[in-house]
Amino acid sequence: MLTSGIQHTISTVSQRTGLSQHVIRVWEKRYGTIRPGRSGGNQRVYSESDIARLQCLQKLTAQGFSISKVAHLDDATLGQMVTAEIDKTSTNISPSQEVRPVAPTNDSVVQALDAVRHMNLGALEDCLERALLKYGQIGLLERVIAPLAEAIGEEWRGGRLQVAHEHLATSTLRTFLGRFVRPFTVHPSAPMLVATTPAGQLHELGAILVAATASGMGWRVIYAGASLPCEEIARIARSQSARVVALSLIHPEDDPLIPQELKRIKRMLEPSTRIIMGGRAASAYANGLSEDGIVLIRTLDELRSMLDSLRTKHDPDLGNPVPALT
Amino acid sequence: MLTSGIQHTISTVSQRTGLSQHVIRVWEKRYGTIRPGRSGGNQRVYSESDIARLQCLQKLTAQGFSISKVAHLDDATLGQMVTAEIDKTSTNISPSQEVRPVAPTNDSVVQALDAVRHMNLGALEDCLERALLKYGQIGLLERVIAPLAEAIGEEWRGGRLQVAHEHLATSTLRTFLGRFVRPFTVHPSAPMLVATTPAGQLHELGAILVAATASGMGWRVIYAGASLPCEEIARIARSQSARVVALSLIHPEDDPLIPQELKRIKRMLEPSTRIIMGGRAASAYANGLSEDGIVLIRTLDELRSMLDSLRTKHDPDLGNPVPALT
DNA sequence: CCTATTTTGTCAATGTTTCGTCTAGATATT
DNA sequence: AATATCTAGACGAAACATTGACAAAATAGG
Repeated sequence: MLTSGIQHTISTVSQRTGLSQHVIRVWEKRYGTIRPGRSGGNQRVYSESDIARLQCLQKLTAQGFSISKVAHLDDATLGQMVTAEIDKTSTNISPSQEVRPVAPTNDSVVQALDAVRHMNLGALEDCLERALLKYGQIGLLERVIAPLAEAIGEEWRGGRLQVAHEHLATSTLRTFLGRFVRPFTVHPSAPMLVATTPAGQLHELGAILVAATASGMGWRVIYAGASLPCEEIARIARSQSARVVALSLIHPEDDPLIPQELKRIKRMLEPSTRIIMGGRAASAYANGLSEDGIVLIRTLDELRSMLDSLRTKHDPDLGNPVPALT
Repeated sequence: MLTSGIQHTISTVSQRTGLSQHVIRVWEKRYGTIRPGRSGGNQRVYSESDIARLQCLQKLTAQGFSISKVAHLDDATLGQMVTAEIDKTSTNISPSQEVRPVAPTNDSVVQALDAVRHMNLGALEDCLERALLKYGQIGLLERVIAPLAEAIGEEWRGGRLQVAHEHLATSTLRTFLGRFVRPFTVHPSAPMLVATTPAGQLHELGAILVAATASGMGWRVIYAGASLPCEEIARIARSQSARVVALSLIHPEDDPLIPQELKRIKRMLEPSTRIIMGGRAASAYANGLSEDGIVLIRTLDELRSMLDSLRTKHDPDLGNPVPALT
């Protein structure tokens, strides 16, 4: 087990956990929560997992557990308790795992990902700007932003990027792509698409991407933000007479409620309204939904041809590679 | 059955059952309902099943059973009684509420709110566009968007707008104001502000507003999205050498974790970094935080003068109308 | 209906425990 | 030399325990 041998001083630990140095020492002395190594002149030296453990303890004590009760629990239990106690968005400890850094082919993607890594938003914007000039709007989306989103998701899952990176990237892309998503400057008879993410699905990058793509194809687009309950999605779609509802499913791949939710949405919509879903987790939910008229798309290219076929008229069948059964 | 041997203090039990500590003790003394363990210095220590039992007893007494009658029953019986009683009292929601619709003064606000009500995003955009021409950027923010955000929040709390409305309005405003928030087109030496919303706080309109205001005043602004854990907020602020972290607190007004979270953020930041907080719920968390250097602002105007005073140099004290006590 | 008793939740007073913080002098690190 | 860290102990606020008393409500009895 290579714990990425880096050793941290107590001030680093204090900053990253939010605990004062006093508390860290006194916890060690009174409860033996952690046994940091000592280096050279007897100074404490903490590993990454020590920090993770202390972060867990900090969260738990902040939630009301008394330190004496939780100090002796093992790492696994602590991790469970933290994730169990927080039904909100939780920053998990990144358990060290096999790093298999993806190698995005495109040069702009590499640069952009690097900018995200270093939280250098200026560089990220520059990069996007240049890519826009180079590839044009469609090309930018397909060849830069889509792979970038993919890569960010991958890195995030691997624990190599934190929530903060994801938020910043999302926010920057959101602003950047906002220029293209001007719903009501196009002709009012253009078909309407609603892009969003169901409740519990936090990562909105995919939905933004869809919104920008559709907008670039002349659709009127409403981007409705992330984590929206299905009744609300249906409400929006109905009130706007949307022809398509596009859902991005990325993070929780195993939420048992999602398929039911999707069916409920479908029921609440006008029959002529299409639901298309995409994103990394979408295929996990796909089986059993195609006969409900919910369509899975895998690539932006697929999305584009789908939108093209849906644009002129909503035909009962569509350019779906999977034939609709029954 | 792994009850994860965690032991809870009486305060935790009190919180989770809704019973006062007094009651828990006196029930133990008079009826011996539960026999918590004692730990170290004779303090009561409760297991998870103790809590479950007390929750049952709480529900039953709330339904009219006298404690002396149910205190001695075994866990299984209690569980049955609770589930049996739940069926009867199923539909008891009281939707009665005094509707006191606020009357926004400004004409544009009225129109915009109406557009939100009808989910007519085109009209909303038009209205904003016209208001921008009429009032200019600053005026738009102060006289239209801020009251609009206020009104939307009010209507939402009153149940007269749904999540969908809020999401759509947020999204539209986000896109609209995105034009003004161009972080890296201003001079790189301009001070940096990070606007966001702590974990659990869902409504991002306030943060967007702050971002737009600061951006209009020549600050470099990073809008980091909503519901961000405090470690991540601190990480962003540190990596960007932010001078100010602006937090919008709107919806849960009683989250007991928030004040601690704020203090933790403060600790994790460079000492020279200011934290300012605003939004409807902010004043609920304000007391006890001013000595930590966390500043409450109430209006956009206050924000502007604050940012002005912080712009040139971070002075230890600031142009705060409220004198710091103690 | 009116009182007496029991039930039940709440409160105050006082001592103990828990837990974060602080001080001070010595040693390490840069 | 200036900072950062170490140890050891002390301090104080908040939480907890115990005892005893009190008041409101339910119950019983006349």
